[in-house]
Amino acid sequence: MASKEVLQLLPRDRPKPIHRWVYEVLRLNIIQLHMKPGRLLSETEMADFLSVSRTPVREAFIRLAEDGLLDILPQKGSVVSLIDLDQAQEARFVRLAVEREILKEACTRNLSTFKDIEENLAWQEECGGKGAYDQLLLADNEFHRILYRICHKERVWDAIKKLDYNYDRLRVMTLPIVGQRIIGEHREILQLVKDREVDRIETLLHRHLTWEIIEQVVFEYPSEYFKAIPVNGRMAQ
Amino acid sequence: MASKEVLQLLPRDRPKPIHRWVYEVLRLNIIQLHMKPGRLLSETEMADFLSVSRTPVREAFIRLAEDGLLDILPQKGSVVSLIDLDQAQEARFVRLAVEREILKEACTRNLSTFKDIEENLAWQEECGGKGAYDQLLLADNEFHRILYRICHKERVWDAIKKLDYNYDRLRVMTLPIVGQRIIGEHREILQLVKDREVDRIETLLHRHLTWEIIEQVVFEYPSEYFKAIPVNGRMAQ
DNA sequence: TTTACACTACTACCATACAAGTATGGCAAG
DNA sequence: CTTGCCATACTTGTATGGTAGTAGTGTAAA
Repeated sequence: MASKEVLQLLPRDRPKPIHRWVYEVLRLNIIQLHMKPGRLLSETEMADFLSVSRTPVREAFIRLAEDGLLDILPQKGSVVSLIDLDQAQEARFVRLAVEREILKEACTRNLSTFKDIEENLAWQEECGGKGAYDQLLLADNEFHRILYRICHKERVWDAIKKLDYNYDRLRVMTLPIVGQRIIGEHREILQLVKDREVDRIETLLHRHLTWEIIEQVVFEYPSEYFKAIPVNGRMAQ
Repeated sequence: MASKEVLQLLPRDRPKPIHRWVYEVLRLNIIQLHMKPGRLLSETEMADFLSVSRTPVREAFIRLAEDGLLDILPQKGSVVSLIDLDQAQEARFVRLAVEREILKEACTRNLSTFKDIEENLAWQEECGGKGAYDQLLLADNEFHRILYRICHKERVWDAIKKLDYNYDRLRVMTLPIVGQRIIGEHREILQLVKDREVDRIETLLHRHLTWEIIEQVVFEYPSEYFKAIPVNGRMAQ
């Protein structure tokens, strides 16, 4: 019983080029797992579905391939990329290395107000309460972006976010399970930043960006979704 | 007297799509400053120059815009992006954070052979001796890539390299001046990794990825090349 | 002299047609 | 039944025509 695929659309700003709109729609649906890893899709299919020509779809495909979300096989077809657990782990490595420095720096800054981040936490709890985990992913990302903004390094966040779209797909898998815990950790992080407890942040960050939950949840999903097949609770090639 | 522009071409692998070739050629020439920041260019111009149609050129343009090397102004034209010093500094921040962890990990590994990296250092010295600084940039990048490979994190390098193409353009400016010093520091880094001197590596890395030289060299170039104009030895908006 | 406006020459954007490579199914020969 | 081959229906890659928006110029009116 192949569950029917329901794709989410986005509003389309008129002056913005269509190829960007197509890109954003496809990226959203791939990350939110509305399009399963391994799903075949062709330029013409998406062009028909979105009622545009092949050109902007093709341009979006090229960008998605650049992001590692799509595999383009010339003269054969295109496939939503399988989730590469090794790559996701490397993305997590980058996140850890960079975010440690970000949080360290955040502790040194005098924050006139925590209004933004408090509002964000309220939004997160609203999402968690409603079970709107797709929204929670957005709120989660926004929380971390605010931390980068505090350090005047918002563009660093934008840049490294591109590195871990694969990691995002794994977080979509885990959020329904660990969503509440994640939100609590966010509160902890904020508190430690307020109290300037630099030393305790590192261990908390490791716990926050945990890999163990992912290893467990992966088994709930078909193994065809992954490049490296999970074996005996450990990842193997 | 506008110095005549001489672009460097690349061999063209037949099975590989043309748009990738176009992308690589343009990226090379932008990073090596053969195409100056602010240079106007259009799809038709590059299509004629490279003897291809507009389609693959356009696809390459979109990727270059994604990399921050090109600004596409719809219905107006495209411009080689100005060098954003603030963004370059943020890229350096990421490099520092990640590479510190990489080198720390490299110290813990048992290396059966340093052959690759020794060969690379020989290549660097050859480049430095000949004054082939465009080659030296490649060798420099390769040196760092090898360090990542030692930690089985080569893809981390590939990913973060995309973040600092702007930083690369600045390094092209500085290499003729600091090339020899850079090579020496590479030897130092290798030695510290061999000796597992984790603590001393951090300070060396900060010295290696220095920003002060860049601040000085920037003044040798026209201010129109930069987004943030250098004022009184400090960067201003 | 200054201002308003049409005209021209560009641009990126999008749609479409064609080319070339690949997988598949059916059919015929062994 | 198995094997080889060809026709066909896909796929992505490339070229080209047309559209809409922008900038700049020259001209005519105020």
